[in-house]
Amino acid sequence: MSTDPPGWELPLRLLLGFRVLIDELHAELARQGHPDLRPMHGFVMQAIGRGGTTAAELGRLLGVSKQAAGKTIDTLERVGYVERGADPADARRKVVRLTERGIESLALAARIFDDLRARWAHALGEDRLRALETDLRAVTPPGALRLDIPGWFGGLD
Amino acid sequence: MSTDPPGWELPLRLLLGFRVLIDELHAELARQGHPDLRPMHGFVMQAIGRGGTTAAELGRLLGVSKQAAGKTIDTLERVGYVERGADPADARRKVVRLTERGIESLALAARIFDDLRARWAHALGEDRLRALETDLRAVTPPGALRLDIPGWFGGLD
DNA sequence: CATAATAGACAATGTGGTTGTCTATATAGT
DNA sequence: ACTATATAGACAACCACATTGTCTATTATG
Repeated sequence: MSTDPPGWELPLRLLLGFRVLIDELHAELARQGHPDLRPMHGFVMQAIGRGGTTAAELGRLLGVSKQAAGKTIDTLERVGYVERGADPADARRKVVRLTERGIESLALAARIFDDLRARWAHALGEDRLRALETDLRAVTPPGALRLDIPGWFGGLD
Repeated sequence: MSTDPPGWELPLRLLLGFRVLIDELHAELARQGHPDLRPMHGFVMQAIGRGGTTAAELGRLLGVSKQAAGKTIDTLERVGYVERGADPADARRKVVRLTERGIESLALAARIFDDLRARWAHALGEDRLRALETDLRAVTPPGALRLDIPGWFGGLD
């Protein structure tokens, strides 16, 4: 009769798994012409989406302050992945949109993530990996990062 | 025939799962008299262990610079979870040891993590959870306990 | 039209990380 | 033994990413 694994192994493995994927993603992104992208930039650009947003809206979407969102937009703008424009319908708003390079980098990241998933599927078997994803989905908040909004997360490929 | 889930779902769910566990751990720790503990402190105190370490050694263990490790030790010392002492065998070294309170907080965290794991086992079934742990172990570096992703702890909440 | 809500800019601060430099101490090689 | 090298830790400057608070301009509402 085997005893249960210690409870702390779960968060540790989840973190390590995340790190492995993100590290390999960014190593590959750097190799393919995107050395400036930081781990969070992918999430932020996903949240911006094809339609564009504003800093305050982006903050609400990601669950951070509008100031934090604004600063992240600053750096993404500086390295050429987003651009700001005025909103003709509301003089207060400045709309953030992905540049061509931003859209390309998202598509590339999606391809790399698919490759990495295929490697996990090879190591574990497609059925086991699918079970892992299903189970994580079951214990993870559904609305986190607003994944329930149709059409933006992953909708850019 | 069903198509594969997109590759980006895997890292996202891993991150969300990690955050869910860590957030609940620290909410419970705060409730039980340890409001000053930050997400990384548990990992750091685990790495210090009963035997104690030094800042440089701790940095190597965690995969961060000795300066970063030293600063984290500073804050843990300030809130009373570790203490520094001289090493009689080497005048350069200052040994970091857990205080009573530090050891208690680790034991408490272990209990809370076990409770959280039990909740996941209840939701998924013990066999599915065990499979999840096994599979994560298989795709994750064996001895790794490196926390060197700047900004991910406490980010996006 | 006055008032309230919102968008964004700016500043100060906190946390956790980085390099680089410095001194003191230990260890190894001739 | 003595010199060369490696190591521990302190200190400073800086970066990334977040926070709260304050301010102005603009839009929406009673």
